[in-house]
Amino acid sequence: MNQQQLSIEQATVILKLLADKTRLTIVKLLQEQDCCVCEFVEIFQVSQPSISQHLRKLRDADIVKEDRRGQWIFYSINTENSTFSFIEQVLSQIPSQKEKLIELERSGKRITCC
Amino acid sequence: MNQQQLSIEQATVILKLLADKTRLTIVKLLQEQDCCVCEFVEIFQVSQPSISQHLRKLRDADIVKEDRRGQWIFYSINTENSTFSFIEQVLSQIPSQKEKLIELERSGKRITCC
DNA sequence: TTATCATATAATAATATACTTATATATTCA
DNA sequence: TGAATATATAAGTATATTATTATATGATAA
Repeated sequence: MNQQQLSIEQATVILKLLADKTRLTIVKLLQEQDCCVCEFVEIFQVSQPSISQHLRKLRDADIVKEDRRGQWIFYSINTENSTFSFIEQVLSQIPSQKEKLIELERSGKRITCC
Repeated sequence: MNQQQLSIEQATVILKLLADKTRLTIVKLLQEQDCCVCEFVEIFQVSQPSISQHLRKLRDADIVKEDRRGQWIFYSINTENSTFSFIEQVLSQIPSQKEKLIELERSGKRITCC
């Protein structure tokens, strides 16, 4: 059942991207639901450029894709990427982070546009 | 079937360690067979201290353990570590590296002591 | 059209990482 | 015991990473 489709070089690229608490949490959250940049800024309590730069790395690797909805840019997981099943396997082994989305909702900071 | 026993912090520690081509290959090779330091030096064509430092990081995280056999120190995967199944899942998705051991054997550099 | 809001990029600084060479330690064997 | 071999550690250096502040860009709404 192992696909073993990734070279060891490709795997290290993906692992490096996931080996950061902010990015790993971002990707895990995106598995729950699409989110926009300002939501991540709120969740992680870091500067907006910091989040933007993390998202850029994930986007450059085609792990996530962006989708403008009015004022906001929503990010989602690019499930069509050939590395997706590898990422999914990693994510399946870490705890859900959805309490962060629930907390966001409770504090009225969830963006629900369009 | 997901154990989800790791916190996101623990997962990033492990992922950081695996997110390096040399270390990822070392761990994958150790899944095939125990190896000693000088074999890794031969395989990766880097300095002995470089390998020693990679192994130290893996050892400090209890991912591998060491076992002196005469002159040599053999490393093996610590399957008793609670992070082992997480690591196993990652490793299952990258290609076998055992051709490196076969090549080592062919060039007469394989250590088979004790 | 101008102000505001959301996001991206540039520049910079602090810290982490992964090598190298030099050297110390531990084991084996003549 | 002393030389040779295997490994670890120390010190130094180059590069990568991740944050910050300042600023640019792009969309919306008064």
